[in-house]
Order: sequence, then C-alpha cells, then structure tokens
Amino acid sequence: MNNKDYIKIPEPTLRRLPVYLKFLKHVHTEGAAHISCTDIAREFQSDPTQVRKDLASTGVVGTARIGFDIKALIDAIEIFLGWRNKNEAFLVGVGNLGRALLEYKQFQEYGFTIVAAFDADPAKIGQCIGGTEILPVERLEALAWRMHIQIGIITVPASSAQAVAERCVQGGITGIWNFSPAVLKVPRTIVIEYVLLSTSLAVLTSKLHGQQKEAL
Amino acid sequence: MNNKDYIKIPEPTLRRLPVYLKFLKHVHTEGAAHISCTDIAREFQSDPTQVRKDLASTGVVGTARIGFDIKALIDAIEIFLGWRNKNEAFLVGVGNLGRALLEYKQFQEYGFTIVAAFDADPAKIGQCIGGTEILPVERLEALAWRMHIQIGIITVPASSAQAVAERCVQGGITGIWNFSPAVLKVPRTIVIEYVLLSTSLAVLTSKLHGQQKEAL
DNA sequence: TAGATTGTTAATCGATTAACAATC
DNA sequence: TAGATTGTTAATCGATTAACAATC
Repeated sequence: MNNKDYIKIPEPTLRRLPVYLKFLKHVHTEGAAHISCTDIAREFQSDPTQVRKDLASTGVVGTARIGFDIKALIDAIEIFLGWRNKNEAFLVGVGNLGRALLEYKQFQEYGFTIVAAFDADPAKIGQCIGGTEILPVERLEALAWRMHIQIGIITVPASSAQAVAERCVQGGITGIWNFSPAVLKVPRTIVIEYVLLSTSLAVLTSKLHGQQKEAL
Repeated sequence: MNNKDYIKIPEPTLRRLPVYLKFLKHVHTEGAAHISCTDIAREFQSDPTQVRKDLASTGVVGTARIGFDIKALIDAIEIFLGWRNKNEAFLVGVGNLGRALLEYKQFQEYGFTIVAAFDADPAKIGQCIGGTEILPVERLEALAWRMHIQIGIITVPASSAQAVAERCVQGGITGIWNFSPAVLKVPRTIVIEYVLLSTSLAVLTSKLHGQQKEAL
C-alpha cells in the first residue's frame, strides 16, 4: 500500500475548499495575482489560521508578506478535488429536480458532465433536456459499462432509489450522488454522497426555534 | 439569560436526527412500539453508542432490554427540530430548482410550507406552481411583514442572491435557506443555511479520485 | 529595517468511541 | 435468573485555535 506521501485531508477542510475555489477564481478574473489568508478569511467571516491550515493541505506554499499565488491555488484545489479529471455522470429520474440538474450550467466548472439521463416513464423517453436525451432506464447498465461512467445521480422518488442504485452498481458505477431520501444499501467500495433536504432544513429550523436563545 | 436547562446539541447530532426520524416514522407505521439503538445503528451502518448519545440529547429515556418508545422519540425529535412549529417560507426565484422545491410534497412532514413564491420576471408573475401563485419580487418585504414569515428560500442566480437576501432581512425574515452559491452578507442575527452543490460534489469526486487509495 | 504574513508546533476544544455499572 | 440494553463516565481521536519563530 504505497501511501508514502499520501495525506489524509480532514472532511471539514474538503468541504471548504470548493468555496475558497470559487472566490479565488473570482479575484483571479479581476486581475489579482496573490492573496493572503487574511483576505480569504474576511470574505467568509472565518479565521485566517484555519484558512492557512486548509490551504496547506493543498501543498501550495505561500510567501511571507505576499501571500499565495492565486493561480497555483486554483490549480491545486481543482486537481485535489478531482475536477481536472473527466467526471461523466448518468442522471436517473427526470422529475423537477432532475430537470434542474440537467440544465445546471455551472457543472462544467467542476469538470462534471451529465452525459445521459434516464427515466422509467415511456412518455419522457426521447425528450431532450439541457441538450441531453432521455433514455429508458433499462439501458443504464449496458451504457454505463460501454462509456465507463463513474458517477450516477439519483433523482428518483425514495421508493425506487434502491433499485436504481443497484442498476448503477451493475453498470460499474463507483460513485453515487443521491438526492433521494432513501438509505442506499450498496457494496462498501461504492462512494455515496447524500444530499438531504431534510437535514439541511433541520439545521435551519432548529437554529430558528430551539436554539435561538443562543443569539442573546 | 435563562439557560438553566438549555442543552447545546452538537451539530453532527442535529444532522443525524432527521435521518433517524424518517426511519422511526417508517417502523412506527409498520406497527413497532419500541426500538433499540442497535436496530437503528444497523439500519444506518453506524454505531449503537453514537445512536444512544444522539437520542439522549432529545431527552427521551429508554428502558433496558426494551429500548425506546418509538412514538416518544418521534415527538421529541420533531419538537426539538422545530417541526411542530408553523414554518412558513417565501421562495424567491422560480427557475428549475425553485419549481422543484415548490412541487416538493414532503415538506409538509417537516411542518414546512412555502406560502408564496416570487420572481423578477414579469412573464412568470401570476403563474401558479404547486398551488402557489408567483408574485413580483418587489412585494416581498411588505408581505413578509404582514404574514410574519420567518424563512426565505433563495433559488435565484448568484448574481442577484445578495439583493434578495437584503429584501428578506428588510421583510423581517430571520432564517435564509440559500440554494445559490453566493456568500450572503447579512446581520449576524440572521440564520443562514447553505445548500452548496459544489461542496457536495467535491466530497464525492475527491473521494472517487484522490482518496480512492484509502479503499485498498 | 519594520512589520505583515507565512509555516509549524502546542494547547484547547469538542465529538466519537470504549468501558462498565445499573436495570429490566 | 441471565443477558441484552440502557445511561454515564472516561479515554481517544481529530479539528480548531493559539502562540511564535522564520521570512520576505
């Protein structure tokens, strides 16, 4: 197991990197060449020390009094996140949310492309949304194999999510981006990322109600 | 500051509670009356001790050898999350994502209702989506005050998110559910919850690429 | 040079995990 | 009763924050 110089990055850091990245790209287009941790921290009302720790994990080194080379940071973060790789995904379930994702233009920035969409509803087959044709879900496995697809986006109702996940695994897909509230049972080698509206809403509402006292 | 028996709950716990809740509701409809931490942990491939700690923060006490009263847990979690309160929200930005949220039926379960939607595009005004009429965004502040709205959902493009957030604050809204990738500058008393696709995708892609070695 | 900013090491904080007595 | 499960306390782990010398 050759993990000589393999650095395990904390997940909190990992979650902050894409946020920094967006900001760095913005200031870069405005012509800046260098930026300090203080400047980044100010933008996000966070702590310069934390930003420095986060940036350190990208491997980029800064210069005292000058800061970090913005371009170098952008490159390092994108490479680290895997956004310089070709990330091709299939999307399953062309409801409102599926449609929204199919038409989401910013995915290009993340090296991310939805190359095909699938649905079980015959009425939707053949339609074209955001430049992507909708195919029958039965064809998912074979096409995923042929095209070496790595990522499956699940935007079907919870009741059919498990079946779709199994199709993805059968098709050789190794990463699942699950927008349904279903708990998926797949082999441990498969990476799953859940996007749970209920969780996000719970954080918001509990802060608004129960914990509001804290703001006093 | 009367925080005598006020318990600060860890955010990781807070994020797990709605997931437990969904499962508890499911087993409850199947007729079960009690459940053990072991059973819950098995469902989520997590640890019984962690589940017990999490449940302890709801205040419900279990019984040795029997477990927890499912109904009591459901009640306690819903109350804790603030889902028994009336959570009325305004949604701003009726694009694909806004439309998807407007038609999302499960929000009822969370005591959550989108009572009005707003857009800047005159062509969309007056349309009705998911039973909600679309109003001109200029009317947001006044209506939010009159209806005592607490939550604003921002589904506009990043470029107009800050302006919308300011309208929300002007209208007395205290919680913002931000689906745009913009960093919002609002008074510290306002609670903001970000839903960032880029962050979620970053976790997925970095696990698939850079960190896949870990699976060995 | 002086002072801002870096990189690094140490201290603190908080969450998870382990251990174990109490209990039904 | 015996043994599964609880609640609680202690140990571990990991992330954040603080401190500070090095450097440009």
